[in-house]
Amino acid sequence: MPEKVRTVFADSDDEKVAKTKVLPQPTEEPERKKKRNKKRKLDEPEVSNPADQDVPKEIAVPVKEVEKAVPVPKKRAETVSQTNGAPSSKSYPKSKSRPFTDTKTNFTPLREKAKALLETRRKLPVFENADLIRDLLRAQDVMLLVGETGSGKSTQIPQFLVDEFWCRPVPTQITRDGKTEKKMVGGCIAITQPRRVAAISLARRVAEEMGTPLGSHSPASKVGYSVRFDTSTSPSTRVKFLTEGMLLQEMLHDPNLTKYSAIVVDEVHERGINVDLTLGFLRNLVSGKKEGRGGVPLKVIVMSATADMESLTDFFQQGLKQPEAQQKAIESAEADADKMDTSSPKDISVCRIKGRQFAVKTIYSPAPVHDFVDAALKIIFQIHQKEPMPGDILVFLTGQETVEALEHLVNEYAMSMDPSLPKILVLPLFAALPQAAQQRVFAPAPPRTRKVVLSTNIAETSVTVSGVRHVIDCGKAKVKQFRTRLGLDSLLVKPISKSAAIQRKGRAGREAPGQCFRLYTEKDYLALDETNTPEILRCDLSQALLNMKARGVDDIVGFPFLTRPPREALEKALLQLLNINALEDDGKISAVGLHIAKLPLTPTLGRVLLAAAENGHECLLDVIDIISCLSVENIFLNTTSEEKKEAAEAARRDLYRREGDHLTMLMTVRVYAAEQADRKAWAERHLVSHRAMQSVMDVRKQLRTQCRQAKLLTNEALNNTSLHDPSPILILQSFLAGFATNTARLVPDGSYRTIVGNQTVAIHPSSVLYGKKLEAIMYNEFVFTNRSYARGVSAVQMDWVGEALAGKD
DNA sequence: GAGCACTGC
Repeated sequence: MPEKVRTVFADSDDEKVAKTKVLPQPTEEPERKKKRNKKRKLDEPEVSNPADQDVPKEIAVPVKEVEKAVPVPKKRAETVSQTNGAPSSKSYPKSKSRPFTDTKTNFTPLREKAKALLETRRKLPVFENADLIRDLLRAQDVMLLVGETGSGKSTQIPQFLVDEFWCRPVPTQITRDGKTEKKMVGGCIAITQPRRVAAISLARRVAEEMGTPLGSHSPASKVGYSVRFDTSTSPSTRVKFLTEGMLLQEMLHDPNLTKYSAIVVDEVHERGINVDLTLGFLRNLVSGKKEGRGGVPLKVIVMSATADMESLTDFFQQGLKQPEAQQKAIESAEADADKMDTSSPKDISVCRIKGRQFAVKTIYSPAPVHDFVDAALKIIFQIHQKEPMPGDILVFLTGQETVEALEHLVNEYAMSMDPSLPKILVLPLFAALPQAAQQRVFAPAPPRTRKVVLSTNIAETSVTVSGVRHVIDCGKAKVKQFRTRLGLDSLLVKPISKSAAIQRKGRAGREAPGQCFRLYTEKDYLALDETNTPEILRCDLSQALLNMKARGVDDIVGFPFLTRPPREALEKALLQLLNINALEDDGKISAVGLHIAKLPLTPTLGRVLLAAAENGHECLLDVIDIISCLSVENIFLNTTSEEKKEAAEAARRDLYRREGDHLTMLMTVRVYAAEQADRKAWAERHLVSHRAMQSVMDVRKQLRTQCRQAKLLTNEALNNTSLHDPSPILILQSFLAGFATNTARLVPDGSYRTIVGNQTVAIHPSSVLYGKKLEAIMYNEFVFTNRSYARGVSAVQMDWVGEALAGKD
C-alpha cells in the first residue's frame, strides 16, 4: 500500500476526524458542488461540532448493530414530523441543518422500517458470510462471488462493505502530465445491473434496509441510482446502483473511477456486451499501477448466479500476474514510483453462497417433441387436472406468435373443461405487450382460478411472476445473431443453454417446491451448451470498439476480452468505423469519432446526426426526431383484430409519407409533440405505442440537449416553435452519410438487391413502402427471420447513393 | 404480410 494512503487510514481511526473532514468531498460533480457550497455557508457553525453529527456516526456502526445504533432524539423527531413530506428541493432549514443532515425528512419511520427489515435480512443465506466477505476483501482487491438467486447478494454485499475502512474517501495527490493535483479518491460503492428496473428497485430496497431516504429525495440520502433518463443521487450517496451502460459512460469521463472504492459487477452470467467491456476495463484498473487513483486500490467484486467462475478467475489472475518487470518499466518514469505498492496480495478469493430455492422436480419428455405448442397444451391440462391449488403455471415459449397460438388453444380447451375443475386464466407475456396487459400477470389469481402465464424469455430474467409452481420449458428461444460476413442480424429459434434451462426451472421453486416439464429429452438437455453465447460474439462490435478507442484503447487486439471475438468481426467493425470517418487511417479515433462516442447512439446513427448538423438547424432537428424513433422499439403497435386494423390504417393515413418510414416517423413525432390535450388518447387512436413515444421524447430531449452543448444547435433554433417544411432530400442524404452501405436497388425481376454485396432483400411488411417498387431504397436494419428483410425503409435516388459511397473512399 | 430480451452523460 502506498505510504500516503496508509497514513490517512491511520488517521481515520479517529472516526470523527476522518468522517467530518473527508466524507463530503469525493463523489461530487461540479454542478452539485455549486449547490452544496451555497448550503454549506448556512451550515458552517455546526460543522465544527462533530459530536453532533448523527449521520456520520451511523456510518461507523457495524451492520449487525444497526438496530441499536440509530437512536433518534425525540425532540428532533417531533420537529421533523411537522415538515414530513415536504419536497426536498425546497430550501433547507437555516439554523439547525448540517452537511448531509436533512431535517426536512422524517427519518424516524425510515429507521423503524430498517429495524424491522433487519430480521428478514438476517435470514438471507448471504448474511452469515458477511464477516468472511469483509475479511477477504480487506486482504484482496478482487473477489468472485457465486450466489444463486434468492441469496440476497445484490442487496446485502454493498451494505456489508460500505462501512469498511477501505471504503472511505482518501485525500491523494495525482500527478498527470507533470501536474500534481489534490483529489479525494473513493468513498462510494457502485453496483452494476444489466437492467434499469433492477437498478432502481434494488436501490429502493437497500435504502429501506439502511433506513435512509432514496437518492435525490434528501441530501442525506446514502443510497442512489443512476440509469439513463433517471439519475437519483445525493451529495452523500455512498451506495449507487447503476446500469452497466451508465458505468461505461462514467468511465468515459473518469477512466479511473475516482469516486469509487469498490465496483460490484452483478449478474455477470448474463454476459451482455456491456458487462464484458466493464470487466475488461476493470481488469486493467486493478492490475495497473493505479497512479490515476493516487495509488488507492479499487476493489472489484464480480457476482454471478452460475458457478462458471474458472474463466473469470483466470481472467483476473492473468491481469494481476502480468510480469512485474513490465510494470516497473512503465513506472520508472514516475517520480513517486517507489512508493507504489507492488507486494499487496494478488490472490483472488472465490466465495460461494447457497441460494434459497425450493426443490424443483424435473420431468423430461420421453421422446423428442415436434410441436411444442401442442405438447405444452397437453401438459397444461394434465397439471390442471392432477395438481392441487394453488399453483400457477409458467410456460416458456419462443415468441409472440407461439404465445398467441397457445393462448387461443388453451382458451378453446378450457371452454369444454369439466365445470367442477377450477378455472383457468391465460395470460400472455412478451415485451411488445402494452404495459397494462403485462401488469395482469403480477396480480394474484382470482379465487378458484389457476393462472397460466405464456411467456417469452422475458420471464427468464427480467420479470418475476409470483405464485408459479409449475414450469413448462420448450427448450428454445429466439436469438439475435449478427452475421459479420453478410452484415445482417438474424433472429432465429435456437436451443437454449443449460444455464438458461436451469434458470427457467428455478422459476418454479421460488415460493414452494415445484416441478418443471422439459419439452425435450434428457439426452437433448445434456447436449445443450453450458452457458448462453456471450453477446460480444453475437453482435455488431462497432459501438464497443468505438467506446474502447474513445478511452484510449488503441490496441484492440491487446484488450483483455473475457471472450475474444473472432478477428473477422473485429476487423469488420473497424472497417465500418473507418467508413464513417470515426477513425483516422492509422486506426486512432478521429474528432468525429470522439464526438460520436459521446452520443447515446450507434456509431452509424451518430454519424447521421453529425452529417445532419452540416445541413442546417432545421435538418438537424428533423433528423433528431427520426433518430429518436429509430433508437426505440417499434412505435407503431401491432394490430390484432381486422376492424382495429382498418381503423388504425385510416387514422394513421395522415402520418404516412410516400418518401418512406423515416419521414413517416418525423410526421408522427411532430404530430405527437404538438398534441397538447391528451397524448395518450392520441396514441391509442392512431395505434401508436404511447410507451414507445414517451421514450422517443426522452431520447429526443437528450439528443437536443447534447447538440446544444456541442454547439450544433442554438437556443434560438431549439426555442423556435414554428414548424418548417421538412426537406426530405437533405434528411435522407444525411442518413446516407451513415447508411450508404444499407442500400438496395430494384432489379428487372422486381426484387431488390443490395448495392454492396448484391444480396436479395425484401421490404419488411411493417414498412409504409411495403410492396412498392422504387429505383433504390435505404434501410435502417437488415434482418433475417423467415427471409431477408429491410426494416426502416425510405426511397432514395441512385445518384445520392453513388455520391455517398464515393465519399467513403 | 411480420415483431426474443436488454441497454446509453
